[in-house]
Amino acid sequence: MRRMNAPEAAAGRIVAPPSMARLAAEALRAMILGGELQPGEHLVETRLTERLGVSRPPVREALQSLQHDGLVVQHPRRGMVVRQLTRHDVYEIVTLRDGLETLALRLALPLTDPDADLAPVRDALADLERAGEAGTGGATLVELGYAFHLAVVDLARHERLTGTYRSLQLQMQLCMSLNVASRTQESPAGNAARHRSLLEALESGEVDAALAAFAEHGHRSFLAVVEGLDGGTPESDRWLAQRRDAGA
Amino acid sequence: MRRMNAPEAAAGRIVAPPSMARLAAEALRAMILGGELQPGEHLVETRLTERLGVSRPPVREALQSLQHDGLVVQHPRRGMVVRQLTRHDVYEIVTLRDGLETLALRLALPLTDPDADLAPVRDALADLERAGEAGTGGATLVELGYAFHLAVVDLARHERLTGTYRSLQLQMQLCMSLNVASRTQESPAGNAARHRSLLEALESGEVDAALAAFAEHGHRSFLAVVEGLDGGTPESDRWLAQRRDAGA
DNA sequence: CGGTCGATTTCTGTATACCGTAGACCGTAG
DNA sequence: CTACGGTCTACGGTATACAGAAATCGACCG
Repeated sequence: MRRMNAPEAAAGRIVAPPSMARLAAEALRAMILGGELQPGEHLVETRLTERLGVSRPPVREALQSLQHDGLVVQHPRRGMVVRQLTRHDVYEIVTLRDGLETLALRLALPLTDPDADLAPVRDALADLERAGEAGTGGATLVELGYAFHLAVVDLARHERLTGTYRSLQLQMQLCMSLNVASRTQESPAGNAARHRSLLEALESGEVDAALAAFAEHGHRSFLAVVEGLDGGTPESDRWLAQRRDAGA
Repeated sequence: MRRMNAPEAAAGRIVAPPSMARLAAEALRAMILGGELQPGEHLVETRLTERLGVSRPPVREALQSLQHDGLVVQHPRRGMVVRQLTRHDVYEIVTLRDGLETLALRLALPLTDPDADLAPVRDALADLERAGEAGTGGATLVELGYAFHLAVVDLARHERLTGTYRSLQLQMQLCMSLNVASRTQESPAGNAARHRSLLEALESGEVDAALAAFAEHGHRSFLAVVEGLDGGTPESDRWLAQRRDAGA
């Protein structure tokens, strides 16, 4: 008996029953990334309860999920606090992001079926360009950029890698949300062009060229954000100095 | 001195208030890694409740923690199940492990103060050699090997990287626990010698040599485990074939 | 005799209630 | 005026209780 065993059927789920905990987690993530809940703010469970309209257990579960994503930190007997990123945190996020992206490309390239594999990447780029032309808000443009990179990482078909990368992207959004100076004010067209060149590097089939293109792309930005933060460590400061020299 | 975030410093906590959820998570992890709970087994919350002597909320929290560590998977309305690793899972674990270890070394090297930085690594190696001479059980030897590698990764002072690496090690233990064929039956002395050579590579100060040594070390083993598993994917099979060729 | 439909049982998901602890505030004493 | 101690409040941790959904088993029908 038992041919259709339990473990599968997760992928092709027809209907997704919206669990309260997941909805609460989604709402809280939006609140944090949207700046409604500011870094360092104490997250009192009962307050969130009446704010979200659900009871404490789902709220607690959602908070655990956010802790896993690195958006909040727990103080053992004192509750959850929205994460305050230090300079060292940004160092960790950026270095790990670069490392994971490089690893993903190394595993994914050469693509077995470039045309089919790259379809999601092309779609993400199309969204990005469309939003740029339509003059959509900067925040959305940033998110679409994240989606593009996520599609690239997903080329490796590596769930653990993709999951960790997604979590890092959330933390990068947290980083952006607090720092208005991060409005790089790059033109949408230039942003799209840079991403298009990445796609072209992937389409070329040249592994080393693609790796170099993504490495170069990843090394951009974030310096302005880091400058405004405390909490440096020897490691992060050394790295920051290197980056500053390279960028100059 | 302070490299952790200001408010916590969980390491030097004088009194450690043992939360029931954490104790339950620890107990469940031990049960799973010890084979008491087998892969594919349904984890009924009420059963665990009476088995662990705590109520459901802590149990649920512990299960979430284990889900985060990748030891159990959740089926939306059907509860938690001990993870059944597929061949593709092992592919993911090993590739990500290698990638993270390499990244950690790249970030850590060259060491700023080799003598002080390497102290934890030396301690871990000493434990390993002592256990080998004392003829301690193979499982302990494996765990001490993990501790050695964790100490190496921690050289990078990269909490996110270390955390992800630790999670992967748990999944590797899960992999080992089910597969008795993984008793490589390497002599304890040989095991210790291989790790000692890694330490020496770190002490040499030669960055490239250290990277090469760890890469070589990481490429060992796990082939036997993979062979006995289903669930291959094009990516994992391609990778496995490469590894098999390289090892031959 | 096999398949399908329905009822029962069990388990997850959610809500409410209680307890212990930690932080804050105030009072008093030096 | 400052510092220390006690109490008080409020929040997190934990337990119990309830509702809805899914799986299983049995019965009925084809």
